[in-house]
Order: sequence, then C-alpha cells, then structure tokens
Amino acid sequence: MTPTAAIVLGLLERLGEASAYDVKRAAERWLGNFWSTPHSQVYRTTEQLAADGFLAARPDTTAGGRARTLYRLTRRGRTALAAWQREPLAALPELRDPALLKLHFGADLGTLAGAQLAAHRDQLVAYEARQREDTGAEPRGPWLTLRAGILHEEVWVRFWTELLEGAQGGPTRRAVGP
Amino acid sequence: MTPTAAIVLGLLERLGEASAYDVKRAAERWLGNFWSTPHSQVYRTTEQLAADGFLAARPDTTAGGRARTLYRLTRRGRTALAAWQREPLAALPELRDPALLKLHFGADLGTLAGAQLAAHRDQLVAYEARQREDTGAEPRGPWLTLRAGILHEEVWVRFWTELLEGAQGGPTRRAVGP
DNA sequence: CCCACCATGTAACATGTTACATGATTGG
DNA sequence: CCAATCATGTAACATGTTACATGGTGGG
Repeated sequence: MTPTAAIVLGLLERLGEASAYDVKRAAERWLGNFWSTPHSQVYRTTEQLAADGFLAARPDTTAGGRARTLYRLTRRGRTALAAWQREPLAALPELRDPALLKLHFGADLGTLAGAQLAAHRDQLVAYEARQREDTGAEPRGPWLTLRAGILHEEVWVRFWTELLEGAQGGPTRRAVGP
Repeated sequence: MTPTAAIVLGLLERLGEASAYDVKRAAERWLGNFWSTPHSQVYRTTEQLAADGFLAARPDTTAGGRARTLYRLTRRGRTALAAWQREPLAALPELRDPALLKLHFGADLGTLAGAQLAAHRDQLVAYEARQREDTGAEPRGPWLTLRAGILHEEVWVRFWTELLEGAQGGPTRRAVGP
C-alpha cells in the first residue's frame, strides 16, 4: 500500500462515490498542508486501484458535463484501508530540504537565510490563519496535522532567523550556540 | 540542476578525484542526516554528469582491486556548482510524513504515537551524540544541518508526546490545546 | 578455504513531475 | 462571444526504490 493509494482510499471513504478530480481536490483541501499529490498521480492511482479490485468504477451518465469516471470503495478496498490504519509505523521521514543542501555546501548565508525565512514566515501565517478558522467540530486528524505543520514552521523560522542574525555578526563568529 | 547532481558536484569538489562509491559514502557521512541517496542513484548521476561535461571520467588503473571509474570536476562542473550555490532558494519542503497520513485518516492514536515517539527519540539521541563529537573545527555547513535535524526531532518528540498524553486522557478530550 | 561483507555496477519497476490536449463553464 | 479557468484526462521523462549480479578481501 503506497501512500498515494492510502490517500485515495481514505478520501473515497469520506466522499462516497467520486471522480478522480474530486479526490484530487479533497487531497488539496485536507492534506495539502503536508502532502501534495499532482492530479496525474491521482488518475493513475484510481485506475490502478480499480484494476486491482479495491475500487469499483462506473461512467458518469448524468446529462451535461464531460464524460468522466466515478469510483467508490469495494469491500476489499475498505478492508485494505482499515488494515493500513491499524498498522503501526516506526519509519521516520527525512527533512530532505534543498535549502539545507545549499547550506551544507556553503551557500551565502544572508541570501539563503533571507529567502527561506520570508517563505517560512508566510507559510506560518497562512497555517495560523487556517487554524483560527477551525471550529473544532470536525474529526481531530486534520487539526492535528495542521498543528504539526505549525510546529515545524516555527522551528524553521527560528532556525533561519538565528542564521541570519549570526551572518550579520560576521562570518568569523559562530552563528548559533549549542 | 537536480539536488542529486548538486550533491555529486559538491562532494567531488571536496573529494578531488573519486569513484561513485566514494561519493555515495561521503553523502552518507555528510548528508545522511537529512538526505539519503541510494548508490544506484549516484552511479546514474555521475554517468550523466560526465556525459554532459560536468565531470571528467577515467578508468582506475591502480594494480589490484576491481576495475572502477574515477571522476573529477571539470571547469564547467565547477562553474555550475558555484552558480547553484549562489542562487537563492525560496521553495519550501513538505513534511510528507506517512505517519501524518495515518493520523489524518484516524489511525489509533496510542499505537501510532507510541511507535513514532520511540523512533524519534532514538533519532534525537543519535543526533545529539553526533553533535557532541563535533569539534567545531570543520566548516559550519554540516554542523548547521545537524542542528536543523535536532530542532525538528525535538518538535516531533513534543508533538507525539502530547498526542500520547492526550490519548491516555480518553478519546473524547481534545488532545492538545492551541 | 570459505563466509561475510565491502565495492561496483546493472536492471526493472514504481513514483513523481511536467507538459500536452481538449471539452465545459462562466464572467466580462 | 471570447478569454480565463475548471475539469478530465494522456504522455514523456526524471527520479527514487528494490532487486539482481558478481568481484575482491579479510577474518575465523
């Protein structure tokens, strides 16, 4: 079960019968915070899952609008999703941030830290705004992932801010202390 | 310039002439902290960079040992690396953590948070040990990326700890406050 | 001398990214 | 009615992952 497959199954459970495009929009709305899934990926995955019997596909016949395919979970899909939800997960993600690569290889601190700091600040503001919109009524999952995003953005802001301040102090000083 | 290409060029600048395997080991040592690069990827990239004129390749002729190819930067490679280092970078990384997916889709909090917490704690301990080994003499880049790793692990530990405590309080309570 | 592990690759396949194409819908 | 945008896909290519293959080397 690849992450994308889990996303499609999980969202279709919520959406009932839906098109690949619907799934893509739901993914943006609910997961866009920490996981992006290009639409081409979603189309490929729905097709694959249907071929493997996890989804049932049928053409949409409603009058008007372009032809499209609707999907819904089969019993098998539901079972697979539930099994995936139950499995624990000990694997850790990598930071894998290109900005850290540049930092490692000696990019100019002021330039890099300035650009990153601005971008992370914007992201943090956007997340906080979204968090304020949250009524607290919906399931906890989405709220918690948003909180994770906020915590990490706070760390990035702190990290690049310290670097920037250190860079202003001159290149011979150590930027941050232990 | 893909990230992998930048890694290969950056490491070869440091290593002088080296084999793909040497580059892979250096990547593990220096970048393993936040970026993994499977050896197959490194072999493909050195070959590609050589074909494009960024690296010069020559067979290793030293007696004994298996035949292998040694690479070094060409002038063009050096120029490309310097240009990459100068470019600012405003793009942000995604968390893209499978554990957050499970969390979003309602995995059991106790199980998931327990497994993640243990793994992140181990990682944090390992990073802190490595940081203590650091003499402070080497270039700052590697030290700074290690620090970034530590800050993020601390956040993860905090995040999953709060969830775990919230889960013990019972599923009707909100796990964490704003 | 043989087994395990290091070193050096190649190959197949899955995933992710980018670009192309084109039919509806809607706002100006 | 035209342009922009939403919706619905397909295709090509790059990257990442996993598995295979096999030659050296060093320790028991």
